[in-house]
Amino acid sequence: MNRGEPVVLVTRPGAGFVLTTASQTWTLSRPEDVAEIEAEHRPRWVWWSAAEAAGELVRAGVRLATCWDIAAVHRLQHGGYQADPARVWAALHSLDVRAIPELGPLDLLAPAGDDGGDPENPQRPDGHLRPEWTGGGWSRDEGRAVRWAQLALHVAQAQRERITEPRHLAAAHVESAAELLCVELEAGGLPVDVVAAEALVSGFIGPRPTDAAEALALRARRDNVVLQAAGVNADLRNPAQVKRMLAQLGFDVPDTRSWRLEPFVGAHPVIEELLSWRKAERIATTYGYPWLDANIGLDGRLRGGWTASDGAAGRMTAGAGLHNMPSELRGAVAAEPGKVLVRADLGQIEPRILAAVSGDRALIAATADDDLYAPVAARLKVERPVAKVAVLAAMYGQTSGTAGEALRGMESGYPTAMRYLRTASDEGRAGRAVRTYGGRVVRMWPTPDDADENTARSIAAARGRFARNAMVQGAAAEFFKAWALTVRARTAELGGEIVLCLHDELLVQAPAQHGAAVAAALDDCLAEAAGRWFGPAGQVRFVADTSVINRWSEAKG
DNA sequence: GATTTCACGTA
DNA sequence: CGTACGTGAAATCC
Repeated sequence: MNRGEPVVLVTRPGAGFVLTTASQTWTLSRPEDVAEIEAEHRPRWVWWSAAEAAGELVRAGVRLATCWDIAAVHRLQHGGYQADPARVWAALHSLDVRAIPELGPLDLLAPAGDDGGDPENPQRPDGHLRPEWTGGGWSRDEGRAVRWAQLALHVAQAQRERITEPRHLAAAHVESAAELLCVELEAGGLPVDVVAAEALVSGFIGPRPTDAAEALALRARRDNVVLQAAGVNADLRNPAQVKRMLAQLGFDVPDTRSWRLEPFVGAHPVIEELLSWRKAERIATTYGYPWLDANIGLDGRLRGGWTASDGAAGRMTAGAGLHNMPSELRGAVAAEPGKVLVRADLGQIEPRILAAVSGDRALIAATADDDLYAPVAARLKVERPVAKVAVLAAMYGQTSGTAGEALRGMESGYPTAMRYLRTASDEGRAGRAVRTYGGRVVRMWPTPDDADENTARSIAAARGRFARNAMVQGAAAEFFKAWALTVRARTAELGGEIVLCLHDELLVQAPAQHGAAVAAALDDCLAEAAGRWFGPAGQVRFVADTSVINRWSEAKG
């Protein structure tokens, strides 16, 4: 076995591991056995999916360096999210995905299929994989697990052969490793100071109620403050009733969203009360005591599910509120004793990415500045805020508002970047899939046959905006992952542990004595990832704001 | 019981 | 007529 050699890893739930190369097969029973092979040979682990193959190992504390995740590569090559073995197999062999067989209740009673094939062969006569196998039957005995592993090796090789661009290969490696990172994030969790968390929640909605009746009373008390100010009765949790209530008080609004009510603050006390009620209600229902109880373990770690690439442009997503926790609660995220948090966020990531992927020389030159919008403003001969709006409008497909004139300046000042965005938009409008810099296929959705002309036009426009944004957001997501995984690799020996990924922000926990070294590594890794991802270093400059802190809420810089 | 709408949090 | 995501409550659909 050689360093970087593909080795399939199949984990039979609770029954050990099967390792396979083109020429050999091993069966191992303990996680430590796998760890030993990792330490000695550092192969590229090949698996159907990280969660299935590596979950048990990661939870046992085994850290694997690199992998080929068949599901992740399938998502890159075909778009969408579904990437189960049956689907991957069908795509690879040009079989109709709609004809993928499923296990019906009858099959469970009589699992020996009557399709004329050999039930010990994972492939049916019609070419599809047997649902009995893909549904978990592959792990029934060791012989089957070995065949399942051999199948994975074949599939991974076929995926590899489809890749011709070096950067698409790099993306396959990055997206694969990101899946593994997600398994680690899910197992590891985010360190939370539970006492501080309770105190913060208490500040919004009062102390933890001791029983259901008290919870109900506290809720009613919060409601009454608003209803008293209104002078009328209404169910504040029913938007229709709130709208009616506001109408009675003279506020004619199309909906009752906060941003729409904001302008009326001061016009009537009820507006202000309602807005602060909403804030408290959000904490109470989504980020309150039940949330803390449900998601924080006895070890003080907040755990949620992670996905390495969502269905759209390939961003990482997280559950359990990890990605949308109100900023007011960030003070509860704290380093454990003897440790620090190293936090870094990428500055102006999307316009810098646009410069890199489009190759626009003027925009690339602008990335040399700490503040990219300053040189852009100079080139467009406008104020900085106008330049910023223009750049964002170009990337997001905004056409209305104040961005109009500055957008025309963008056309003449940064024609290559604008052409790049325009091409993506045109493809999307036409309903054709686009591919990000890393090669991720981003599918469009069809216009329904019964759509009238106006509807069809607005659907096409929405696809255009979506495609335009996906090229930037998707490439940014790919680059972020490349950075995060470089950090994962480089800081491991310093005891660094990535505890949160938030689109352009990384949170790493590390032993206090290594905080400064980890912070330096984050910056070094950014330059390293940029050079590896976009070619010779120094072309496009990326910047990070990095700090060593104890709590996430501590000020930047 | 599952899906949709409204609302709001993050980037 | 700027994008993406996750979550919860209530309404709505079947």
